[in-house]
Amino acid sequence: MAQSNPNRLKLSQLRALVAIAKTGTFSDAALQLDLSQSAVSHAIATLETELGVILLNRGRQGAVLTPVGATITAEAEAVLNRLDTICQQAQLAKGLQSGQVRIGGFRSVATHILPAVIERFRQQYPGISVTIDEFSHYRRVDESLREGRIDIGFSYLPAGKEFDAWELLRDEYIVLLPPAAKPVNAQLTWEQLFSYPLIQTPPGDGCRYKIEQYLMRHQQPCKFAYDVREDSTIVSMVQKGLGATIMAKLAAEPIPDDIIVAQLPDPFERVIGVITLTDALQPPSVFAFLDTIKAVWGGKPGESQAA
Amino acid sequence: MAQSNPNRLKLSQLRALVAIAKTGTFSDAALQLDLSQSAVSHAIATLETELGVILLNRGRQGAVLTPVGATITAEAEAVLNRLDTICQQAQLAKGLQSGQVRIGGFRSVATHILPAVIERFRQQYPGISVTIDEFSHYRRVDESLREGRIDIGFSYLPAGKEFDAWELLRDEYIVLLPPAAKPVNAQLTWEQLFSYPLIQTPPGDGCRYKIEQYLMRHQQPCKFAYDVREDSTIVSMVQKGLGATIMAKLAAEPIPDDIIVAQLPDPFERVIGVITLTDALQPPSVFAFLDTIKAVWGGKPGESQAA
DNA sequence: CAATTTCCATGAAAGCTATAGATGGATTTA
DNA sequence: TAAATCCATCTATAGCTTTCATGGAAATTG
Repeated sequence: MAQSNPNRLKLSQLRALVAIAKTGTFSDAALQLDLSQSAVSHAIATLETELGVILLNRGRQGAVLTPVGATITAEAEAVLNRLDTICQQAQLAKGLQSGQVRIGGFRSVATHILPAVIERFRQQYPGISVTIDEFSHYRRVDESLREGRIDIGFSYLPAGKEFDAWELLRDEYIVLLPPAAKPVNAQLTWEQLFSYPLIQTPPGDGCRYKIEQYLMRHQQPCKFAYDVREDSTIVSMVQKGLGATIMAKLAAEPIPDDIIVAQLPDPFERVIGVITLTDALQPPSVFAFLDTIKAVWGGKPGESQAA
Repeated sequence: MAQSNPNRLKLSQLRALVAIAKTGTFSDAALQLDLSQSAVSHAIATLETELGVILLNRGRQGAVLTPVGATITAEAEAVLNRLDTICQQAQLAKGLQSGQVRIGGFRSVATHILPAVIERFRQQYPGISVTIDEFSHYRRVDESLREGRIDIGFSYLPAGKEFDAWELLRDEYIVLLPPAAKPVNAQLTWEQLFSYPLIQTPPGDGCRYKIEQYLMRHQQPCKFAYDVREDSTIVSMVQKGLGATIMAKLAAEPIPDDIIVAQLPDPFERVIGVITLTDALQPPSVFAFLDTIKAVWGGKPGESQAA
């Protein structure tokens, strides 16, 4: 009996078969494939010879699939679909060979979250340029995103409903006390807290804003002894005994060993999330970066939540 | 940016890609594909141009897949596998375009079970010739199967362990009484049974044998008034009042309305099954016929049981 | 450090093969 | 009977795949 050799099958033959199955006649299939009727006829004849099987019953009103023909047509369609997939994946990869991603975040993000993500991203997509904007206030992040100056923002949740957002981590505000501070319970009283001069970031800073709101909510005075821009400088000042500070834990890192860490009288945290503009048509590079964030931070890709 | 058109992909290119992925170098791939190294190189170059993507990083120790290359290789393999599937299915169908199936069964099978099966089979596989041997005794069926004169046998279960067997139906033996018989309970006593002259198939017939065994098991006399070969003749004779008969229900069909049907003093049935030789290398046609039997008789194909 | 070996790329020519175009047969429709 | 529709077949050709012949680059060897 004849030999049917997979290596001798031609894609054009499969395309012809599928087209005939869809259109019902050789001629229409030829039209659809932009070929001559002769070519289609030839293709099927060759395919049938090769497989040693009649695939189509020809009649006056066109061609009808035989049972084998139907089976094989299904397979052929699957093959052609997969070919499309190959092209699509190539397209996608091509889109990731170049392009840019513009990231925006407030300071502690840039320092503590982004480096690991960017390292991995540059490794995986060396062709994509990454720019980072650093903002002093998280509201500037939202603003830049809205105005299209950045593609991905790190900000606080909940975010406005014009954003797609998902939570990255929860970051608790803590109190840093000088090494010389006399031992206290982990949880401070307001009185204990205000017994130290407070060192904070200057007005207009996002953290300062959050802390002022917090104190106002508890009807406490917003009296600060020093305004210092750099978190690390604040930490140094605390370490040298100049005062205490309220600071998000992430921003305080690395915390020197001799500094005393205490909890606020009322626990308080910020939720750091990743946000993108809901109705922006993102280039593949942006999706790739989001995936990388999720990969680095353990989130499951594709799972997002509007908050 | 370039356009990658699925219609321009060539199977030879995919084969080259997969071969390189497997062998690790262009040269070995060429060897495996029985092509020149140049051909493989060209194939990949064209494919990469077409897709607009680098699939392989070439180095001193051969070629290594890029991430995209790996993705696409996986797809390509799937495509090629499906091509194999197409050929296999064609092969299978080809095996069913001709061939023969030799069936053997005792008489009531040939009359009552086979017609529906054969009709469907001939419709589905018009090229396969079906021959039917009819035997008076089920032992002749087993014998013919063992000696290779038939491929599929209808016989009684349990079957010898040289056979693959599965149950087709259970067929109860019943008593047919003349229309004039005085009303009786559905279940006869031995006495009632023997008050009629008994009409049976002649000695050597499978049914006769079964019935004799049954009576002997119950220490009853094997006294028969008439030996008649044809089941339908026996039924007619009962109908005309010449006597009663013990007969499998299937063999008695169609049972005339005026005949009285009663149960044996001790219920008794035969199990009709389909058997094939366990270690025979069956041609596809045989499998096809078995599938048709199962399809017609509601059995789930592929489910078989040795008894 | 030259020589060798083992990679892959490239360009031109050869060989196949898919395709178009023209024709014809078969069957249905008018 | 003529016309229309559908598919098969034949031939010539354009296009593509493959080979052949070369060459360059990188590792290995003596």
